[in-house]
Amino acid sequence: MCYLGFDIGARKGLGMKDTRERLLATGERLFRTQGYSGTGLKQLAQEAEAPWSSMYHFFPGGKQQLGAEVVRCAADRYGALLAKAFASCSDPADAVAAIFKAEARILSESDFRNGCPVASVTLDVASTVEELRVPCAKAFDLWIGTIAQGLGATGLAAKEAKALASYVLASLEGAIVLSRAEKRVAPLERTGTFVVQTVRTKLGQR
Amino acid sequence: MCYLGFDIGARKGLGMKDTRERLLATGERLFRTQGYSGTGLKQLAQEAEAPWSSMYHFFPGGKQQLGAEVVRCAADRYGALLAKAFASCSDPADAVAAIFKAEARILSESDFRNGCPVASVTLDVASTVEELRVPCAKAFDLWIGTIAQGLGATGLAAKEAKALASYVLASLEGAIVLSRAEKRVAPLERTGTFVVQTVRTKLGQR
DNA sequence: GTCTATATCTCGATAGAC
DNA sequence: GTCTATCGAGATATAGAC
Repeated sequence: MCYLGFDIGARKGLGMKDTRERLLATGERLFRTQGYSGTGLKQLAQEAEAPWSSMYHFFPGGKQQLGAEVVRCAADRYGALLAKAFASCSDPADAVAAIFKAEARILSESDFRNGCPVASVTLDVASTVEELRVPCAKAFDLWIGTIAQGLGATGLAAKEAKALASYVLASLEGAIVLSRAEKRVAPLERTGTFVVQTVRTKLGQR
Repeated sequence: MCYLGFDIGARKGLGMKDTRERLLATGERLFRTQGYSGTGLKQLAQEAEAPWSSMYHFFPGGKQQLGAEVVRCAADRYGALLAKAFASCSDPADAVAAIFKAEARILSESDFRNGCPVASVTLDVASTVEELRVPCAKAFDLWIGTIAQGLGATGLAAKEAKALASYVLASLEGAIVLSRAEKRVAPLERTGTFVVQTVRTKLGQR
């Protein structure tokens, strides 16, 4: 079983390089905990230990630009972690199991605060702000592609792999929501069990 | 294949009985579209065609009380619809398929605005407001129980049925998030296909 | 129960000195 | 790049007449 260090950069900022990065990291952390609309820019700047003026210096497009950047950064970072999970497991189904397990760990260790920042932004503003919806869609698409690549490594057809990956990600995202509401990892664990079974079956059929 | 009229009460208010109900229905609609934190009470009262004073008359506990009531109402209504889906299908797997199909219809017909109000509230405030987190957890639990009952009707053990139901709901919720971000029903359809397969397999094993 | 009015706060965003 | 100060709007919540 492979371990997945899923939480890099989500902890409170210590020794981060520049102000801009601290703002982005703090934005991600706050979006995960209290959503996009629930996060104020003044609170964000304060917790990032950044001067208020740096907010509009680095993000002249305001909250929407910062939000879009946060989503893009999160997409890249988690995408890399997903790829790493598949790279360090010979069996793709083991990687999927590891991803669910790592997510359960992230939630329990953060008292169920650290959800998915992209899901939070999606539910708050995907219907009203196209500038933010598109990065969210791209983030999910990137993750689906990464998972699909990991699943397809064993010979699954590209189209099937993508459909399966879409299902894996959807189930993971939904299980995170349920686990956060219940403050228990049970939904994540149960969902993971079924999803892993599905993946094993599909890969076994190839 | 059975049809599921999933959208009752989510449309704009026409001829609703009293002011309190209009406030709750409008709250549900706005939470689905723009989240809990993204919804202002003045906007809510205005769109409900309710006097501003009725807000704190009916909900002296303020936004949190209204939010909790919205979640409870949504829990009951959707719970009843889920039960109806299973009641009108002889095969539980067909009911699960119908639920995914109905949800896809709700999303496409609302231009992907009408997500799940409970998920929206969960991501915005479950980590910070216990008064709202608990109703969200209860809502999910009610739905899981309803689905489990529908699945268990054919003889599946209660514990297994609940685990399977938890997985079905998580996958559904996550697929809604992905579909809203992409503004396409594909994630919902793909996820539904795999989930229905899993349900068929599990029920076939009993 | 509803009305108008308002208190207080915080929101996102900007200005101008340095 | 950072500072202080502030804008106007909208947030939640209250007050008191009717």
